[in-house]
Amino acid sequence: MTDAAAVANLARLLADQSRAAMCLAMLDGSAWTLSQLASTAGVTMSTASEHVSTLVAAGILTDERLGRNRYVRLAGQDVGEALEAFSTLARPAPARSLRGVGERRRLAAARTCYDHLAGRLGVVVFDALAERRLVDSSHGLALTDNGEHWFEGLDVDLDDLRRRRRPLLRECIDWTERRPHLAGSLGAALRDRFLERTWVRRPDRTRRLEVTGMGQQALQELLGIEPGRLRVEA
Amino acid sequence: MTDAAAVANLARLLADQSRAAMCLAMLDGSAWTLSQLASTAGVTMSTASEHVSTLVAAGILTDERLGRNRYVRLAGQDVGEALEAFSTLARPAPARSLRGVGERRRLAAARTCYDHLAGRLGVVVFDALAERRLVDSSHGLALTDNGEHWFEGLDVDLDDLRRRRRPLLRECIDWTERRPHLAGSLGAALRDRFLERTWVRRPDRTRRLEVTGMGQQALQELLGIEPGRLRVEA
DNA sequence: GAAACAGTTCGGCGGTCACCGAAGTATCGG
DNA sequence: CCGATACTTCGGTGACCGCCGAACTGTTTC
Repeated sequence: MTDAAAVANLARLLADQSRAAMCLAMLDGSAWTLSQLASTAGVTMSTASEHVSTLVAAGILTDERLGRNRYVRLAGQDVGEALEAFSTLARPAPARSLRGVGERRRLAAARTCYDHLAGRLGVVVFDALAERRLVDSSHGLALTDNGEHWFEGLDVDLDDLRRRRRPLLRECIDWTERRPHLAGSLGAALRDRFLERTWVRRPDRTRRLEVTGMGQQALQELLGIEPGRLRVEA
Repeated sequence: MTDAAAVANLARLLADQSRAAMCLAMLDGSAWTLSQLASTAGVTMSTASEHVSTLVAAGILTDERLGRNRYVRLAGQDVGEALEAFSTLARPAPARSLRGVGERRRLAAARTCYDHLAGRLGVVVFDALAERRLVDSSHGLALTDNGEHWFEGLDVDLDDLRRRRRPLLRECIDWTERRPHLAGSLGAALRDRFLERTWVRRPDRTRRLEVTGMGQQALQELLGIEPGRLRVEA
């Protein structure tokens, strides 16, 4: 198969509004059941079933059957990233409606990218980790000794994470900020801690996040991040 | 229009093998004439004309008519980047045939990404620029005083570049190396100098590049890059 | 001016595919 | 065991779209 054929095949998967809607929904990194996907995409279950099977066969989704449910999620980080890049290119112009503008700005402020923190929040946190030398990015990306302590202070079990196949630290480019943020299993763990401690909240079932008052205080104390740095200009 | 519809519309443009082939060809950053595109895609001119018009109308290509020719190129850097990301996701598995493997490896070693250096070469050059403090990436990306001199030594007219609307320096994430390399007008200028001085060569009409013997020497002397660092393991 | 060349427009053909509803399978709760 | 629920499979339909060749416009060359 030629390169062009491979690209065309992949693109065809996203070239349908229903399939695109399903994939975008799963950008929040969580598993969705088939009926949920059918309802967000606005199609019947038979249609959704076909779509999901297609996407799973193509390797961009994975599914897991538990009882009478079929749980579906994005197959991996790379899928989420490419999807982010693609959807940013698809909507580069500022939204027309006031409602759209606000929604877009909130999404730029803080959101989930597959399973880690992204948007302004993600890059500000990443910058702070680098400034305080908790991570070192001069040769690839590595955790410093100080960084180990810092993450352990957040109850992150580093030994456990290191045992997995997935890389501990990875940079992920952010498509609104165009700058890197923390991904990898450590990035995922960080997002989990932020959610558990209600430093961020997920107000609707999308990838949008909201930094709570407690979260602002925690960011200030733990990383010296001023609340103003989280603001996104229109 | 919903997000899903926007993504689907964009994806549909790439969901055709002929259109995908054209776009991939233009990843070399140069302008292609319509008949060249028709011939690489393997379709007649009438078909190619329709495809190009569609892509131009969608804003992912730009065209310019000169005499009886229509020169076509990618509409911008962001298009090239998203295309790179997409095509990397489309072909993640190592190629089957020996020929395919070799080709892929050569592409990973050095290539053009829209209009700047990418692949291992791009990343290694970017690292060397940072190590020698010719650029500073601690807060965004900036040229240091030493960097100014270095680029001027290469006959890069910085004043001229700064007068343009395009940002001087930008990071572009590399989709084979998964690390940043230099983009922006300075990245483009650097590629141009490399080509002019035959430090790299474009052996076929693709985005693939080859570092010449002279190029290896120049990299060694100007940036302290050992030839071995340019090698890409299979 | 004629011939060659680059590209466009149009009509029509053929294939693909998203969709649904109906019928079928597997699981869960009582 | 029975009804409800979650999902799959299948057949049929309608729409879309990529393709070409033929006829056309505009430009360059001689």
